[in-house]
Amino acid sequence: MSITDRTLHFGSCSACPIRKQAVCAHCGREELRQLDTMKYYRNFEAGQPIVWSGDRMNFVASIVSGVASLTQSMEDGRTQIVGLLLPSDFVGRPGREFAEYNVTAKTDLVMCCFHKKPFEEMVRSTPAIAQRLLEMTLDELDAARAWMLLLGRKTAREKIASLLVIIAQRTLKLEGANSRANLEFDLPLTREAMADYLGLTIETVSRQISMLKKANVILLEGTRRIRVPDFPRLMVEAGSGASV
Amino acid sequence: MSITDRTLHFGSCSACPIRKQAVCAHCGREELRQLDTMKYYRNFEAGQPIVWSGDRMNFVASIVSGVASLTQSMEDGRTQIVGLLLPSDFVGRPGREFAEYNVTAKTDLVMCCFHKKPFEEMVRSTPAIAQRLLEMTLDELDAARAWMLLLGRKTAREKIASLLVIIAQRTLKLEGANSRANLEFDLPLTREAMADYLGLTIETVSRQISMLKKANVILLEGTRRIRVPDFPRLMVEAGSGASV
DNA sequence: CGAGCGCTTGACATAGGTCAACTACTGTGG
DNA sequence: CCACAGTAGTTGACCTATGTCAAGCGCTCG
Repeated sequence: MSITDRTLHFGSCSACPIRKQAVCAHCGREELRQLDTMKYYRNFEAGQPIVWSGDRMNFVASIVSGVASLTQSMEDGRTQIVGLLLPSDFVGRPGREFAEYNVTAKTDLVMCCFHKKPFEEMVRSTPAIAQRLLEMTLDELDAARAWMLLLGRKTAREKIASLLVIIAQRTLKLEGANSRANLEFDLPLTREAMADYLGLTIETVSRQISMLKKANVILLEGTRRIRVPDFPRLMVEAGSGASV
Repeated sequence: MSITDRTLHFGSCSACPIRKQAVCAHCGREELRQLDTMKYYRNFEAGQPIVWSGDRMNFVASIVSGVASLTQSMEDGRTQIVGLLLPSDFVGRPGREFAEYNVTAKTDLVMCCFHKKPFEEMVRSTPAIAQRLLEMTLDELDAARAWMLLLGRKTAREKIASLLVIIAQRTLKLEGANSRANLEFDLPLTREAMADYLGLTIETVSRQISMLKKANVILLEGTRRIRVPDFPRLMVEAGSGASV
């Protein structure tokens, strides 16, 4: 499928899958029309970098489909994923000229980008957008804080279980209120990405997944597909304190 | 000093020490007057709880002086400080009815509180406030993400050094651009609070401080007063990635 | 078929946690 | 003024969860 095809496919805001949750959620007809003049779509393949920390940013964007990560690194290479970007999440900070984080596509991805200058102008002049942006930022802050509890205080097993809970919940929400029992979903992350998100090594991630499997908390099909026979059990393993 | 005394002392916004950095930073005369009608001061002693997670919130506030912590806990008592609130920082989330975190005074503290309903109304109607709130929230999000790197990837020694760097920087900023060399400041946190902020135990905090002392990275007077003979050296020990 | 990647597993090392004793203060009551 | 109890912090001995290093498996791609 070419870029043009997708552009056509998603071109109309009224047909947009994230219309109700993205920055533009509260916008009316006229505001959407205005946003339309400054927007364009971009596609990325799994693994591609989207933004490098330090880049001059001339756009902000919403994730339309797929998963991206926000990462921060130290000079010696230790890296930490500081945010997972899922459909409807916002990329970029209005008012900031240079990117603070690396953004990487973890799966194939479609972004709805806005030229930064006119978008910033619109944030200033359109309360509906400013307010939505504030809401979304506050939600991200809550998510980041929940993650701080995980990073600082949870065991490796609890970390893995927490991640599975979160991915399960977000997958459910996207797919609509599916059957809760016998939940099944795909991990959008490699073991390495999981490790970088959870503050662990790849080996510990692998071992803990094996242990959860051995304990029948989860079932694996291949290496990425997860079945959860007893979701409350998984939540107990996560030790509570999850959210997002 | 009685509450009334302090109220009188801080009562006038024009004499307020955080006037230029708090939520009200961008407000004009008329807006300040409006804020004045919904505001009141509260004092807390070191150690006092300010808000319990789950409480119904009927105010939001700015920290005027002192230090408070935002904490999150698990059922079994493991706790993590997810935010340090310093003068000019904002407490509470507009649009949320119940508190999500425990807020505790770590030192004696003065807060400038606003009744929640009228404040929310004002956020809606006053772009200057809405915009400032967005800025502050984005800054907090950046700080939270920097902390995620610390929690997930730094060693105990780096964590301690990072905390010292941050406290030093914020103290400097409050006191004005003081002499950089031979920096000296008080820790506003107990060893336990440091442990809860850094995702460590009290013992590890104590040991690492002793080691930094032994390595002449810091000098101690008593248990709380720190002297830093070589600030760049301390920053190297922190392993970079700090901010706030 | 071989190379490369994502993942798993094992053997071993170690940073940081746990448990316990001890010091140094600080405030309280006799 | 002393005895005492209660905090905050330090230090030691030991333990364990997680990291490190290394080998190997099972794909997919060329």
